[in-house]
Amino acid sequence: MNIGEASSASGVSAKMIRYYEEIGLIRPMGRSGNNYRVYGEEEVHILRFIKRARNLGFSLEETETLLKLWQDKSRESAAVKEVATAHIGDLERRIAEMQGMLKTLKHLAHCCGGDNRPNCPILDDLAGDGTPVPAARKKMRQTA
Amino acid sequence: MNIGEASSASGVSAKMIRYYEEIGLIRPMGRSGNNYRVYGEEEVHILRFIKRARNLGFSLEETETLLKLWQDKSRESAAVKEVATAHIGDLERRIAEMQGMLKTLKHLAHCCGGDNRPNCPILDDLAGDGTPVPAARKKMRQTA
DNA sequence: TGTGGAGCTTCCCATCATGGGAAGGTCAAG
DNA sequence: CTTGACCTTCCCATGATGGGAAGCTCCACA
Repeated sequence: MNIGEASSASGVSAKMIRYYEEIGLIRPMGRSGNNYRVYGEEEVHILRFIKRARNLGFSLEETETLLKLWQDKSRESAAVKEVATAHIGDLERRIAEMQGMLKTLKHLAHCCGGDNRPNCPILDDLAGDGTPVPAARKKMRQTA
Repeated sequence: MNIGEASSASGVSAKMIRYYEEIGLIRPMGRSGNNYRVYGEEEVHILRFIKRARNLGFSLEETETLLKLWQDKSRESAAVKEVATAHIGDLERRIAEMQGMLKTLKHLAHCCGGDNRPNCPILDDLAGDGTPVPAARKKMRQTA
């Protein structure tokens, strides 16, 4: 199997497959006489593993750790869970951060006329013009 | 005011201030005799605007647009709202994506013993071993 | 007056994961 | 034999930020 085939079989672009090899995430592939990389089912399986890990948001470094654990038949599942748990915490932190932005933005957008007049609470907020926008007298118990 | 002072007054690092100047986000600053950049209240205000926009997750490109709108006294607030709304959509998409990952990961982590045995549903899932993990017989009506 | 340290300047490099594209070799079908 | 689809390596770009070196300036203190 050439790289193109391995690519479509795994969902990882040829570019990325070469890159993963370069950074040592996957072993350098054997080459056929024409210097083309040669892949087998085994390698495609590994690539799919990587793809799936990336889809779940794991960094390449975390993916490498998981890959090693996967291939280590005497691993302790605790080690795997630890990586996953750390990533979960990371995602939660990032989601919370974005939700904070979202909340503020939605409020600002809600307060903005969005018409042909220049007056705009969004810009006022960005400019730090005193009050962080009049108020939100809804049932939001937000203070920050 | 030198760059260090402008930096602490605005919360934007000196490094970034120079960078913003380089990419044309802010006008090149005047220099004093010693070739040091000189800042005034006006500039600090602009830097704070940028800082705030960045804190709300706007890209530098979006920030530039907002900055121009801010300085354009004859803007239409609709233009500002449009930028904000697009960004809101963006955040919502990204949050949804991460929440998808989170859901899957939490489920997998929940199913993983996290002990000293090698058996691990997290790795099984990444490896794509058939069933995407036994099941979740909870009240989740998730199918994807 | 000299000196040390803090602060400024520019310039280059690294990050993280990915894509684009050029220049050139290879292979298979027509 | 040509054409086009592959493959190879190599370099560059992204976005926003930080690190650090080499060399300048400035101020305060002895």
